[in-house]
Amino acid sequence: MPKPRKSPEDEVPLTKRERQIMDVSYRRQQLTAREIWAELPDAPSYSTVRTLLNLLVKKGHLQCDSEDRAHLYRPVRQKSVAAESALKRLVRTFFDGSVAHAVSGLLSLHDKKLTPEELARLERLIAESKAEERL
Amino acid sequence: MPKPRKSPEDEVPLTKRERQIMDVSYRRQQLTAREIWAELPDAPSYSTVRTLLNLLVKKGHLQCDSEDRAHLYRPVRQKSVAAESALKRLVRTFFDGSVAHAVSGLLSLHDKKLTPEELARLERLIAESKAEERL
DNA sequence: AGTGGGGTGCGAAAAAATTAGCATATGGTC
DNA sequence: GACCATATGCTAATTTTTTCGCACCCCACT
Repeated sequence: MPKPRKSPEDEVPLTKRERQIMDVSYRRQQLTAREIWAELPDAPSYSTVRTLLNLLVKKGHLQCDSEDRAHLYRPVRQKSVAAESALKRLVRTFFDGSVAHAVSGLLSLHDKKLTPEELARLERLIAESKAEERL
Repeated sequence: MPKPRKSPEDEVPLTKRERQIMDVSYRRQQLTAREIWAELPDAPSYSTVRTLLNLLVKKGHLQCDSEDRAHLYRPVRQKSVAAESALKRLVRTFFDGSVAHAVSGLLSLHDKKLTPEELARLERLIAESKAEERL
């Protein structure tokens, strides 16, 4: 039996190119079509990118303020919201729903070393979580 | 100017359905076509799913051991490897490349509470990282 | 042996995504 | 003003994805 969609907000998946573009848009909040084009892996023609951009605007994923001369595109969903939802999916898919395992996975990314300051900050965060726990 | 692909392993992106299937496959390591079909959001016909499955096998993302009567599918890339690469992408896209920020994001996922044991474990992990740092 | 419930492989049509070109507007430059 | 570089809107073709149906096979049952 096929599963019905669980929640109304079950995220319509983006296509490959759409995702690439959204990723770039999230990385750098405010971009012209040309800039996005320049960042795209395996970039097709500029014209193509513009088409996708319009599409994403029409679908409500991007908005464009035509500030100066060129349109500026940026994600409609706030970065933090998108991040949260991406994190959840990742936790569910690869870490069996366990945030702790996910954190562990993050800490063992070999090529991304943490500075002492960052480690200290994380200790503080964990301390805070412990405090909340006790409520 | 369009960017050349950075590394030879820059991950060919999957299509929407392919991604859905791979996600299910990672969540539950060992699945028959029918099981995957049942897990798929907005599932199409069983026949369709089987087609996708074959495609993913041909592309080298899934392998199928025809154990019993029905084929069993599972990801070719080890879950941990896939997880790492997904984590990296997420960190880069939403957390400006900062693992620390990503951890922070994880810890503030409201609906996923950490148990005291998990918190303790994380403290230990951080302590380890600090130890490595000192080397 | 005949029937029903899966399983498999293959072929191909329908739908969606990706691609790109053309006509046109605008601002800056020689 | 003529010209170039870049932006925009629209239209449309090509390529991929997605979808499914059909034929056939095996096994268990009655």
